[in-house]
This record gives sequence, C-alpha cells and structure tokens, in this order.
Amino acid sequence: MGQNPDHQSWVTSREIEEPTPAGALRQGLGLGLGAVAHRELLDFEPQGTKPGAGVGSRHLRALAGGRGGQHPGLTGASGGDQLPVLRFVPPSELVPAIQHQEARHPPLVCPVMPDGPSPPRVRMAPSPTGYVHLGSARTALFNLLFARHEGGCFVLRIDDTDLERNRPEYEQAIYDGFHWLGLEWDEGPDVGGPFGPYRQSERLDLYRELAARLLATGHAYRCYCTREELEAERRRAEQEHRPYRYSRRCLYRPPAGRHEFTVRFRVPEGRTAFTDLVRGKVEVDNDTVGDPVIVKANGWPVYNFSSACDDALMQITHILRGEEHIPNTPVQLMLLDALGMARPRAFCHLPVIVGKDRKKLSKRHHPEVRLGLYQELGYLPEALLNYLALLGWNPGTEQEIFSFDELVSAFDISRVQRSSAMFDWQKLDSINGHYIRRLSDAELAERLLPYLPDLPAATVRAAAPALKERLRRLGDAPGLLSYLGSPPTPPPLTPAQQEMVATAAQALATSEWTPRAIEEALNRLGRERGWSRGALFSPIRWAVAGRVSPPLHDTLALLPKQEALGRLRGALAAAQSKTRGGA
RNA sequence: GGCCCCGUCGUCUAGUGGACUAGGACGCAGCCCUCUCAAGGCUGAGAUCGCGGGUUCGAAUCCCGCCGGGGCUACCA
Repeated sequence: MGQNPDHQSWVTSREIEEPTPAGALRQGLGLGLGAVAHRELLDFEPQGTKPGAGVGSRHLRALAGGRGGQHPGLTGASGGDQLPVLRFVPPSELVPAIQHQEARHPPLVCPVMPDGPSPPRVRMAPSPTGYVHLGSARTALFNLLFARHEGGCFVLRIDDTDLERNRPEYEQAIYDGFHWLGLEWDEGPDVGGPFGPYRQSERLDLYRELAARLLATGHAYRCYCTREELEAERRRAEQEHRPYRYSRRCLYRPPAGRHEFTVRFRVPEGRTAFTDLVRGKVEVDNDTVGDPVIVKANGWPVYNFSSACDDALMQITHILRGEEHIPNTPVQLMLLDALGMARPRAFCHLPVIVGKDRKKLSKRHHPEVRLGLYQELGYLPEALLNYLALLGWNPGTEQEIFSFDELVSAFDISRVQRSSAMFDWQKLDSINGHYIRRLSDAELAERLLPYLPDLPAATVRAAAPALKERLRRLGDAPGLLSYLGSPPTPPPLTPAQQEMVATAAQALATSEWTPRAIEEALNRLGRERGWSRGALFSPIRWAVAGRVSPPLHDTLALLPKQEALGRLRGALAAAQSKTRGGA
C-alpha cells in the first residue's frame, strides 16, 4: 500500500458533474496519468478486419464504439483475408497523442479534501450466481463495520461478468439477504451513487476502453489459443512436473487465420508486494504468475480485471475480502500499475470460514453456506450478525454479545484473525437463544408468527412467554407446540394416576381457563390430597401432551378448555378399559 | 507439483519476553433449583501453546528448520 497515496485527487460526490461511465473513467484515469479522453485508443480492432469475424471481435468492436479512425498509437497492417497483426506501440511513442488529447479534454479531476486523508471507501462485490454465501455476508459485515467505524462509505457492487452463471433473481437474493441481516449500503445498483453504474454488466464499455489502453501500450496482447490447446499445455507441464504458466505463444508467434481471441495481460518482470492489514507484507515473484486472461472471447472482462479497475474507478480505499483472494491481489496490482491507476491504500484478507472438515464452506459439502437457511430455521438476524462478527474477529475483551452499534464502535480491523474460523452451530444456537430470551413477549410472538402459520395469532401470543426460555431457534416452536394439533396416544396409568387425572379433570372443569387459575387449582388439589407436584403433574402431562412440553399450566391453558378436559377424560377412559380388560 | 496463507483446550478465542499453576465463551460432566424440557446458579474435566533446535537469567510470545492444515493454481468470482 501507499504506492500511490494520491489523497489530493479525492472526489466527493458533489463535485462529480457527470456520473456516467465515461465521466468516472476520466476521473479514474486522472488519478494516474492524468485525464485522457482516448476515444481513438479504443479501436483496438485493427483496420481491414472482416466484419463478423467471430463473436469476440464483433462484440469488442461494437462496444468500442468508433469506426476505425486513424490513431497514432495503433498500427494495424491491412491485409486481405488475413487478420492483420497488431503492432504494439511503446508508451513513449504515445506521449504526443496523449498530450494532444489532454488539450482537447481538460482533466476532470477535482482537488478536494484539503486537509487530512479522505474517509475510507470500502466495497462488497458479490456475483449473482447463486444464493447468498455465508462468507459473503461475513465479508459484507466486516466491510460495513469498518466503514461505519471509520466514518467511511460502504459500496455494494454487483460483479456480474459471468454470463454463464448470472441470474437476475440472484441479484435480488443478495439484496434480500443483506437487508434481512441488517446490512445497509451507501451506494449500489438499487440506491445509486456518484460512481455508478454499480453493475459491471453496465460498465462494459469502460473495461473495453481500459483493455484497449493496455493493448495499445503493450501491456496486453491477444491470445488466439483454443481451450483445447491451453489444456494441452497445462497437461504437458504437469507431466513434466513443471509449474504451469501460459506459454506466451500468442505474444511471440500468434497463429494466423484465427478470429476468436481473448486478451491477456502481459505480466511484467519483478516482484509484487502489498501490505495486508492483518498479515503484514505479502510478496510474490511475478514470474510465478502466468499471463492472465483479462477479456474473455465473448468480450466480457474477467473478474480480476474488471474488479481491480472498478475498485480504482470507484475510489475504493480499502479492500476487505476473503483470504481466497490473496493470490489475485498481485495480479490486480500489476494491472493497476500498468493502467497508471492508483492502488488501494490497503488490503485486509479475512480468514475463510470452514466447516467441520476444516475446508472452506462450499455449496456441495456444507448446507450451512446458504444465508437463507438461517432465516428458514429461525435464527434472529441480529443474533446471526453477532455470531458472524465473532467469526474471525474479537474485541480483545470478554464481551461476546454486541448490538450493531456496539460492534461498530468496538470494531478494530487489526484484531481480525489470521487463521481460518470453523463454523459452530452450537455457539450460534447459544447466541441465538440469548437473543430470543431478550425479546419482549410481544416481540417474540410477532417473530414467531411466520413459523406457526397453522396457529391462531392469539395462541401464538399466549404461547410466547412459555416458549421464550425453551427456544434456540424460532423454528423449534412448532415442535414444542405440536401437541396442540395432535392429541397423544393415551398413556398407561396406574390406578393411583387414574385417580389423579380424574380429580384433576373435575377440579379443572370449574376453573377459569388461564395459566394462573389452572396452576392454583392444581396446587390446591395437590395440597388437599397430599400429592406432590411431580406425582400429580406427570400423568396429566402425558395425558394432555404426551411429551416434553411447556410448564403444565401453560400446556393446558394453550389448549381450548374443552379439548384439554376431553384429553384428560379420554386418557382416563382408555386406561380404565385397559385395566378392566387386563384384569 | 508450484505459489501464498495459517498453526493456543473439541470449537471460537485472550495472550505481543517475567503478573501463565495459560484466562473467557460454546460444548461436555456433576451438583443445586425444579411438574417434563429449558433457563439460571455453582463445581469440574479439558491445551506438554504443532514438533525440533536455537537466542535469553527467563519464550506461547524473538530466530531457524521441519511437520501439519488451508487457499489459489479457469475465457468462476
């Protein structure tokens, strides 16, 4: 970090006159090389290419916009049927052109924030390729906590560049899931903001321009290799026990006559290092990194490219993301450097959340990855949020229960853990139980309603107090109350127990039907007959509920009076006939 | 295989050279309370701080090596 601590170029939302992709691009570029409106640079499709020469090239050309005007930086040798080979022009030769463009389009960079560094901007950039991952929720939470703690801004961006797997409904699932958890963002596709659009699928022209720039400056090249050829290269390397890296065949000897291509970034020599807020310095030798594809054959950018560009363009200052992104970081940094864009101030790679098998939570092996599951099972969002905060972070005190505001003030990014965190249902249950017990009766009843659709609301409200200390999840309520809808099979009763049930039925018949009155009636009966509560209550419970249930007076009161008395009499009748039959 | 990250009770973790007979929480066991189940209270078991070397009067804490686990190694993100 700190390679480009260009705090001068902080841009506030008010100063941005043109919240369009092009405007944002100019500002982003302004961070580094100065604003360049390089419309002509875009046309990285060489002259003379036959139209419709493959999906990729068509797509790129279409989005590049311009008709192939002459540009000093790009020289495509024209040729008949053969696709011309692009000549890469060294950056030094481009300088006059850039200056020229600059004169026509003065930079839009707005110097603001006179004193001190600008407040941080962080982002969460999920891709709508499936249900919301628990790890995404945790990452979003840490970003949010960091932003709020530092008085910064939390951005939600949708990284939807995977055409094959994206689904619009999954984007909605992200909003729903995050809203459910109480995660709110300041800028995003649904709420807007000065750095939009916030959906990568709507920023394609930007990536195209940036890719063209990389191509023009020789930082990138077209790769015409087929997937099969690439696969063969990979296999060969494996057989020869050699670490695989792309051979750069298309950089040196591109095959002729092919039309479909990807764009690869040419990884420079040297080493790339960055500072991670919790791990310290991380450094890699660039030649352990193969030239990555940055634009797919269908013209869409690859994550590593679009994400890095957008982070810079959206002026994201701190990147908090999962540990699985550590290997991506050097590539993104090299890309930014090549583009002359500012690097983020800092990175923080959060430990992965692992399952019982110590492996990263995955769709295939861990049902607990799915955020929606927690809602279904009846976890309180505030409890899950609290638990998630503790997964990979701790305040350094013994406090474990936090409101959101408490988390915000306690959150200190340097206390993020380095080692992976194992997901633990029991700990979650315990925290959830704690939050349930803290709810008021009315609030609990309200939250319980969706989990007890078959019960009248009045019954749910009446049950809430008795349930409160017995629930670990709201979804446990139907089980605890299932006796209401299904009478137990009549239990075997000793003659003494039969007498207890019979007299209890009598006493209860004249009792008011409230927990309080029932309790008093039963206690009086026990005192009069010399029966202990344990002795008296058990047969009644078996007759009425047949299983573990709330305190007896609540168990009875939740049932309609006639139903309760009917069950008592029914159990009695069954036991008596059995006794007679057996005798 | 290569690159990178990590390594304190079963789990989440406190700990940054002496206050460590390594603390807390979840879970577990026992007891108390008690109409079942919970909740609550108390008590307890549980970690030779991955291993081996150093440095130091002294190391969980610093250094080196090893081992183990994980992540990444896609025209996924």
